[in-house]
Amino acid sequence: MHVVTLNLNGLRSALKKGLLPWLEAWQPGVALFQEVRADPMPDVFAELGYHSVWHPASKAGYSGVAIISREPLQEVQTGIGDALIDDEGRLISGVLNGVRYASLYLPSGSSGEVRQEFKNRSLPLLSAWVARQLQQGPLVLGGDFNVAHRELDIRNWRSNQKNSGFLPHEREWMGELLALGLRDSHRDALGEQAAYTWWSNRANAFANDVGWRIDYLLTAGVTLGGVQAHREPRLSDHAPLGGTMRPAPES
Amino acid sequence: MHVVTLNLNGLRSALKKGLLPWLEAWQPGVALFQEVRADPMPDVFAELGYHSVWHPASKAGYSGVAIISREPLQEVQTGIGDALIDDEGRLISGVLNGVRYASLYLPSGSSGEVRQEFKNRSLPLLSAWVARQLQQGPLVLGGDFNVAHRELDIRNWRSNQKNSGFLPHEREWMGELLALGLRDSHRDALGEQAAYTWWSNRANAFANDVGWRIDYLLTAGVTLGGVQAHREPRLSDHAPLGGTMRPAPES
DNA sequence: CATTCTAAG
DNA sequence: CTTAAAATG
Repeated sequence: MHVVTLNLNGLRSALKKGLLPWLEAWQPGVALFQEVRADPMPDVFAELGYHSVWHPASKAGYSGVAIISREPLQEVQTGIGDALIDDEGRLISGVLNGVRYASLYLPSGSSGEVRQEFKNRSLPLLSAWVARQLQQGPLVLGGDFNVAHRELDIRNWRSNQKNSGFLPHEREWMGELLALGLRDSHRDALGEQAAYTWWSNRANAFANDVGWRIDYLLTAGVTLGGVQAHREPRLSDHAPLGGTMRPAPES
Repeated sequence: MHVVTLNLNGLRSALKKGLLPWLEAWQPGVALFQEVRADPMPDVFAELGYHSVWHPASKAGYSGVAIISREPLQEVQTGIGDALIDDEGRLISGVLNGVRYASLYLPSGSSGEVRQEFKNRSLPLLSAWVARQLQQGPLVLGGDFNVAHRELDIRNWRSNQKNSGFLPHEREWMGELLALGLRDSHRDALGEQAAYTWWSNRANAFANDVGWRIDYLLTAGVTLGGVQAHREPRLSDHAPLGGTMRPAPES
């Protein structure tokens, strides 16, 4: 079964750019979406045979996550346990065949101090949520983390050391999150190669591959193989990141 | 010399739709613009050999009038003498060869009571301004009046009798304005034929020619002949309305 | 630079 | 329905 994650930067925009044909070609069993920026549109995906669950922000046209799946998800949960953060529609998850699939959209801090502090506050809450899930069973946590982990996860790491998304404490947080017992399945597939999942719309960042790896598919108790970021088709400013479920190791 | 009036519904939008090629084809000596919705862009017109005068609203992206002319205008005036109305950039005028050319954008009342009252308040102020000008010399007053004068000036007059733009007091005001001594040059050219200058963007109003004649070229002490509303090209939701200056009658 | 929402028409 | 701006990323 294929699993993909994609920051849509607006569901309606992604639909215009060919989201549905791409889904039909890829046939993921589970797709994790972030930045839906629209009211739930279950019908659009039902026509393709997908169930869907949605966690929009209270503010129209802003943020919002969703998961579509071939089989209906069980035990759906929304939010990470903080009223202010959960108001923004940043986490939704549900269980399929004993595995919890979660779609996460961590706040961006790039618009200023207030949002960076909001992001900072959300980091330990997300870690705590993950730690709890790890005690429940296998987890596939995918989404837009708005954090590049290592130097090779960003094209110009030196010039970005003071920019949100590559701040030392954010990178450390990412390491601590993985240390809870998660595999970075994209990095596992890449080895020490560089690969990005997001390119700014400004300048010619995409054409010049001046990107950041800020979208992840993290796994625990289960394995995603062959994870790749797809530069084409260009459905948003993020690349779809997808891989294939492998049988859980006997551990 | 050709004179045209056009509600641009956004100068940048009209530029995209071919305003400049249309000007080069038409070669008006004077063009009266309304709903500029942009900061003054004199350079764009200077490249075509036009002088320009501008009266933007204080609120960015809203309203605003301008005049471009082959020869520079003299005695440029802005506003109709009411601080609140003049804040919205609704009248500018200047003199060329002894004739004052004025570009007028009367408020729309279609968005609600507050704006209708604002419109109502602007009507006598405009009449008073016109009366004053008529004592000074010849006048060409063009623009978007947001009022259809007679039943034949609107496709569905019966169903619009309670709608802003065809309210009895607005139509009476239009009659009184003309009675000050202005010719409705477009009507003069039309006889009793119907012809519209604006079509709603909704439904298929343009294709079905469900329009309103709310843009005018009114003259005093001078004559505009062959005035027509041009359905093509479609530079905005209004049609360009243009005619040719004739020698003043000996009176 | 791109998206969506809003105000306005 | 369309425009432009504002907020956000």
